[in-house]
Amino acid sequence: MISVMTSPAVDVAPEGLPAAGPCVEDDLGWALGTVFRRYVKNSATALADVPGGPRGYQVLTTAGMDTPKRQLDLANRLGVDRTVMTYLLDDLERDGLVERQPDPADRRARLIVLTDKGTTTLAELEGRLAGVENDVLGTLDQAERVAFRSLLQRIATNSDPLDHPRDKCSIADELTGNKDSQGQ
Amino acid sequence: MISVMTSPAVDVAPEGLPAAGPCVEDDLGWALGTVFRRYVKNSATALADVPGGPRGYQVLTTAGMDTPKRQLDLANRLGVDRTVMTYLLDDLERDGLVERQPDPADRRARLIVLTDKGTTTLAELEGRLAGVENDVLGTLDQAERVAFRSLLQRIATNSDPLDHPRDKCSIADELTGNKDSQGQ
DNA sequence: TATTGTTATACTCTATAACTATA
DNA sequence: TATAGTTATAGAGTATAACAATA
Repeated sequence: MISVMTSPAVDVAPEGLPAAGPCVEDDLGWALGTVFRRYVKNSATALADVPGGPRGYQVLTTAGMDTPKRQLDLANRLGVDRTVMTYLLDDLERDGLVERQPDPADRRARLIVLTDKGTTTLAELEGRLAGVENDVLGTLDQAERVAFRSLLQRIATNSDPLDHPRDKCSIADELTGNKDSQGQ
Repeated sequence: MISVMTSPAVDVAPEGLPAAGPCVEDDLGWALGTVFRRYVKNSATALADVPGGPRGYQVLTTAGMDTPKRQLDLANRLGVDRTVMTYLLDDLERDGLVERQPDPADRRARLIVLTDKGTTTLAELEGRLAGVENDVLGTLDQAERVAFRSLLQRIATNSDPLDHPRDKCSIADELTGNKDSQGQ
């Protein structure tokens, strides 16, 4: 049997034996779901005090970049609805982590910029998340971690081992003019 | 930067560049999320005609086992609320895939059994999912697939390479008296 | 009194639609 | 007319609570 790990509410799904299924030797869905949920859960814990949680953190990182910073750009980049972005920014701004500034080039738009507090907060959060990644990899030794990350990256990017590592940068650039769900 | 892939609505999240983030070499969260979402999405597609989708499929597999079959057992095993299980079974029974039978040992309880149609349907669905697993692994060659599955399993089960493979069976057995979220 | 299963209700999160102010 | 952002509303999915039947 093959276990499908889906539970819509991934963030809160029990972590112990959900769909502990029927004892198959290699059940990709089960393992993938278990590891992913563990990562999500630990991340959410590490980012509990950030307005909007992991989503809020993503907004901070994107706002800290030098590329585009308008609300709609952020929403597209993070794959969230622009109405959701409004709420996220409301919370982040209320906590003094970001600011909405008028876009001199377009009076309809707002530019999102990190405040000083936002910048220092972001740095600290990145440290926390590095710890989470480290924990998730669990008992793997150094060489195994490298191997796993490499294989996972290749799967995620659908790249061949020969390719000069086609990282997310190139992909993101490629899709700069974002659109929802570009099929699979 | 480290990207946290969380979006609560994992099943429907865009797959292309969500949180395509800031071009880090190895971003575990991003890769994990991307692969997991791809798996979930493809599974959902493969199981679209099953009442309850992936969840319904899980109920079928568990019902097809010889261990416990009462509604509450199924709910615990799959990590869903018992009220959700009621709706799930309503749909599956309406389609003639499972039956609710009175438990001779406890007149409060109902035993869930697969119908003949449910059994044949289940077999076919497993075939579809094997295909999904195969697709998700993408460009990896055979040896790499084995390596990846092995590492992922070890991470998921937190087992050491030396351990006589401590698979989900032993874990499930261990937790037979299920409880929510066994910490992490 | 506790437990199985059902039903009804409330809550959370997300998307849809309508609105404003610009372009 | 189209777009950026906001707000209000409705929808899907889940959990909570109350209930009936049985232990």
